[in-house]
Amino acid sequence: MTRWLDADEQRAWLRLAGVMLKLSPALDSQLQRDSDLTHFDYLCLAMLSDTEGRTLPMSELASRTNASLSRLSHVVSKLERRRWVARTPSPESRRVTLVTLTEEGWDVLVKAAPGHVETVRELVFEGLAPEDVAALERVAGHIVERVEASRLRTTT
Amino acid sequence: MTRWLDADEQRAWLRLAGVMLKLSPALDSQLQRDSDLTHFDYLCLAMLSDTEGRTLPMSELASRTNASLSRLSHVVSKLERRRWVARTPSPESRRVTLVTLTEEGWDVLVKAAPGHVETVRELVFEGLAPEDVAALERVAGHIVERVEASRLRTTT
DNA sequence: CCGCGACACTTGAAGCGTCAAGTATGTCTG
DNA sequence: CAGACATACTTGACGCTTCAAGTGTCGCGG
Repeated sequence: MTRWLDADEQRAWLRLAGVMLKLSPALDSQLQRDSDLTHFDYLCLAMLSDTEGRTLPMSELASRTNASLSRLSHVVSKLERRRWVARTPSPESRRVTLVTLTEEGWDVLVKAAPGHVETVRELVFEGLAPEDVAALERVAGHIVERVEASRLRTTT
Repeated sequence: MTRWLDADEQRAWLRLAGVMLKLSPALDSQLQRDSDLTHFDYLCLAMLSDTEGRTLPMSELASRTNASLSRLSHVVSKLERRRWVARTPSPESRRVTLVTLTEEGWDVLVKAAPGHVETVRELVFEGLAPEDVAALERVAGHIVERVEASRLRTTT
């Protein structure tokens, strides 16, 4: 027997769907236009940039960017072609390959960051009460946890 | 001068990005597996299904599903090939084309709905306090509004 | 020390979404 | 009432994401 959503949940859900449908393209669009980057490209560069040594194993980068290994592999190939990252075999295990942000990649990120942050502030945080920022963190964290938990349940 | 995000905003933002990156594929995946539908396909059918006459102009459906007309046009073509919706010219204006949910499409939706709603409940609402549901509606609404406002600003 | 899953990726094909451009229709303005 | 501009779509090409399948490596039980 299906437990349907009540009116409050339905409204909340429709708006959350709206966020996924509209915010994501909006961010991609700004980054594409100004820096020839996908939002996901940006995330990869950003994650590498604030890691000691600007280097991470593929799987670690995948998990930090919430992506599948396959998706990441394709994107890293693209970024590598552009000389923004480099792949190197790990000295520790021959299974893992390390991705490193290059100087060139760092420059790209530095150039892209202000416009991107400006956009995020404008589209998300401008006019949002501090208590709502906290609520956003709480709710978004809750959802991410639940999705991860469910993936484990069905994969295993 | 860029106003960077403070620590709270940064955390909230990373998690929201996580939601967009993980929840969206999770929903697509369940619908694809169980009903050969995209989440966006589902939304289109659902929006038509609770409209008087199960019929809407393309542009109205686009706006209700938060999509571009182009995206919608492609998807409606696909749904039309499967006989789940039908296009008809509007009697009122020769510019507008109406999309109607067929009986067959309605059946597909009815079969898909329980699994989808179950998934949404499991991934989003299960264990979420009522006050957080309210907060989610508020924050998501805020973001959608801001994205729409910004589109108007840059398009015009 | 050998097999046999599990892990860390990579690759190719198929489908989705976006962007730019094109068509046809309406509306408004001088 | 002619031209220009806006609206309502459609189409094609290109890049991105996913899914399924494949390769190579590691660890562990017998």
